Amino acid sequence: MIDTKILLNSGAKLKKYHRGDILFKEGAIARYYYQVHIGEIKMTNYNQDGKEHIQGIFTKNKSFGEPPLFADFKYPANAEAITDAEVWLLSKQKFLTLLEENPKIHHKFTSTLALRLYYKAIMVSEISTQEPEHRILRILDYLKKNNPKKNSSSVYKVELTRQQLADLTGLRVETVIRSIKKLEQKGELFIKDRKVHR
Amino acid sequence: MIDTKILLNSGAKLKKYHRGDILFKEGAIARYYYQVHIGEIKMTNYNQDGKEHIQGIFTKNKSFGEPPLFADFKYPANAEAITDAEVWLLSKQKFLTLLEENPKIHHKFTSTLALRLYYKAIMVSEISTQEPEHRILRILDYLKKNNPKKNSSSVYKVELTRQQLADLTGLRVETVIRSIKKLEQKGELFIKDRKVHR
DNA sequence: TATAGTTTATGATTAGGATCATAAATAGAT
DNA sequence: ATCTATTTATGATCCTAATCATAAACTATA
Repeated sequence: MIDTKILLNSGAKLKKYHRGDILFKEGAIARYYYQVHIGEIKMTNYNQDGKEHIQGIFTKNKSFGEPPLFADFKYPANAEAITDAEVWLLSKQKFLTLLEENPKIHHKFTSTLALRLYYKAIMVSEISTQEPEHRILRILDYLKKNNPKKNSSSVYKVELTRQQLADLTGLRVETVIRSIKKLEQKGELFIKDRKVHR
Repeated sequence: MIDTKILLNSGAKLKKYHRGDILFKEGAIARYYYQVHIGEIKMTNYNQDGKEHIQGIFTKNKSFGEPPLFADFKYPANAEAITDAEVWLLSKQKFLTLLEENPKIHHKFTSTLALRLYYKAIMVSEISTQEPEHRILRILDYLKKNNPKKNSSSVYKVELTRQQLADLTGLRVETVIRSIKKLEQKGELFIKDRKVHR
């Protein structure tokens, strides 16, 4: 995340999107650095028969879609607004210049990438072990660790729908629903007002 | 990959390992930058019942296990020598100093991380779509793209065993064997001297 | 407040990869 | 050249998550 003042000084523009808008498509060339100001953005793949896989969900102050700015490849996924949103856009050139001139910011981005890689490595490993309940718990713990409002209470309310959890884990809704029920019985989590808490 | 001269100047040491040696374990704190000089190293996870998942295989001049040096987390996987090997080790502190003093090298590492993240993103998506043949082709294409000796002939010989392919894709050996046979029938690849060619 | 759309829920059936069992082919070691 | 270990191969069976079908609970909107 880059400070708003710095973004403005570097020439970033705030752009508005509506729920459902596509910010960029899989296979497109990366031209901008993106950072969420308001709302939620998801990055997703769709396979042949339309099944969705969510790579990540990004909220206030989170940046996304930077990797292709560093190396020379195209977007591996689509970016789509989950809610109405406002997003900072900074051109690739300006972004790279900004990093060059600010080694600390550069280092922070490297850390971010490293952390995301770490998370993906875990998910690949998890997913390939093939146990629904395990996969779900991992995602929940990841979400919990990354949620901004860490209020002292150690209970985390998952705002995602069962369908979104399914798309994140590569499972089907029904499987997620059933697994969550089992996990509740085991005391790993609880459901309140239909929402998962962990 | 960092040039050998630079590594030496920075105080790196060459360390020898035997086939099967563990370089570091999952959960350990990262203390060194590692770069393969001779041989092959794999990074793997083992789940409860001993099933292995290979995160990656690293050959001559490839570095591995750097992410935890950038952010502050522990190794998500084990590093193990597949063959007898010699590996450059550079202490974390010296490595980070090296990056600070060489923005270009730093940028190259960021690119490497970005690319690996890209690859993982694709694998997560692929694996979650659950089609063995698809997964295998993706891994093969990735290996092909990343193989060092790109001889003019466009055919790539996969040096991995079926078991290793299974551990990379999260499938079982038998499934890999059967899928490869089907892929051969479809003309997506061919088998010569038991090795897969693509 | 009636209506349409979304999310959660649950049972029945199916399909596809894991698992089990066994063996042939090959490589490596003595 | 012989023996052992590894890799590839193949058939039979099992199991679990996907799929299909249907509905209840809740939300949003006219």
